[in-house]
Amino acid sequence: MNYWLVKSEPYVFSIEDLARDKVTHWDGVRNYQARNFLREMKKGDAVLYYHSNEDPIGVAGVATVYREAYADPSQFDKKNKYYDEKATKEKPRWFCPDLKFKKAFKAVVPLSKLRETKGLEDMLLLRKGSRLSVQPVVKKHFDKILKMAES
DNA sequence: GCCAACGTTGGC
DNA sequence: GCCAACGTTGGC
Repeated sequence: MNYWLVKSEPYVFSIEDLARDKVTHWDGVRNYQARNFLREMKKGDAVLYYHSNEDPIGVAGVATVYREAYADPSQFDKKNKYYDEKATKEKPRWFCPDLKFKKAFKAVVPLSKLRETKGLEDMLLLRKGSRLSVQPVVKKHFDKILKMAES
């Protein structure tokens, strides 16, 4: 089983939105590195749900991979903002998994706290200029963040 | 294949 | 709103 982190701006789609919808298509990712990680996700993998941009910035909860990545339908839809004219049904460019709500933390574990925490220094998220919206997370870091959320 | 210009992300 | 750090695009 693998561990991941996905970023979302809460005003677009927050952990509360996911809690309401239960399952969502994680579509609209238009970065090749992020896409490659999406394709590596396996059913049952655990995903940290990160709120970016809006206070409080940090990890807001946990989701699980519910369906492995398939061709992202938004790339074929001319009216969609994520439409990609170079993508075809035969050769899709972009993929999305389905994510299922698992839990929302009582309080967001803030980015500032993550930065202060010993043992998390080498997390991809905390590297300077890391803008990647889908990232792998090692179990050790994942477990640590869960503990922080509970305390 | 190089690289300048431009666009985006995301913390502050 | 600013801006650093990237990623992408397109001319050459």
